[in-house]
Amino acid sequence: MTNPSTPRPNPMRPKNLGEVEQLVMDFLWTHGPSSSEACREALASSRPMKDSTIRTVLRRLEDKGYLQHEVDGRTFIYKALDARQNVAVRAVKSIIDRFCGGSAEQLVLGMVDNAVLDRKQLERLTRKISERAEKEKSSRKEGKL
Amino acid sequence: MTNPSTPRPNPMRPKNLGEVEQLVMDFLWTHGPSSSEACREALASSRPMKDSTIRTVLRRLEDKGYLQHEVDGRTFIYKALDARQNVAVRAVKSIIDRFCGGSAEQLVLGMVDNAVLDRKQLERLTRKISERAEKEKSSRKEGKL
DNA sequence: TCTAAGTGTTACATATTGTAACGCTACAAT
DNA sequence: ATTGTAGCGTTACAATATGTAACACTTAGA
Repeated sequence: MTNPSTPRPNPMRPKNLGEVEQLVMDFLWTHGPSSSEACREALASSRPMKDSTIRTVLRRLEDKGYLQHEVDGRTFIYKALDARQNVAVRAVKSIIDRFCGGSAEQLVLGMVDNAVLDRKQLERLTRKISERAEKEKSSRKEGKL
Repeated sequence: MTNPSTPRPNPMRPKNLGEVEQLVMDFLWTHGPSSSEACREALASSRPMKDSTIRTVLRRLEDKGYLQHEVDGRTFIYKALDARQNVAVRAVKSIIDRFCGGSAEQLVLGMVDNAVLDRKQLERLTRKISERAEKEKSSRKEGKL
């Protein structure tokens, strides 16, 4: 029997990134798989951290599913499991679900209205994507032949 | 003199919404300005809360800048300061800044790649927006005449 | 006058996030 | 062989965020 009026933890929201976590991910995304020491040194100037600190952050990121590590000798090499952009898209997806009733179009519309995206960009984008779709179609055809 | 190695709080990240906070905002967005009791009753079936609970949530939402209240007699009427969609867009904007180096195009591209938005939707959207821009142009002209 | 509706204040639990100390193990240099 | 140290595991602690609520106070209306 669970007490009905107990603080409920946030269930399964997509885990967000804290500030330092973001920094670390950014480093890994731009520099590829790295050891904790490499991360630490890279961030040292803007964000000095003790060895154990960065390792904790990395472990948590791994727990959250952003990273994975493999062992090289006796050092851990952490690498991002997902490209930066895909993570961004997932985050946006969750926003769409929560705010826009699942309609991505609504959101993009809002982005235009709020000048986060302008008409020109949108048109260019549409063109680019159509082209890409064409190319794909033809290359698929070739592949089949 | 600040101790250099102290836990740093997350500075000014755009305040996110918790689960209950989201529910409350959703109610206010769809039903317009309401008293705390109205909120409580509306959410009661899916989320029973004591009077003081919902009031705390509302106050915090006001602190975060999502709501404002005005006084009617001696009851507070809370109303959303910003439309749902604008809030969504701001959230997305912050994602774009953090993940996409500020490029909204990159993001939309990613959305298409990840099937969050498909080519058809994008084209429809582009058309819709162009039309709207046209209409605006002409109506502005009329207004000027 | 007394009650109920409505507000203010305070508190507490859990989770998250930043930060780090401490301790153990194995490899490398003396 | 001994020992320093690089690198990991574990544990902890503070600050913040979020959900939940009790209790006290005020005032309008029965």
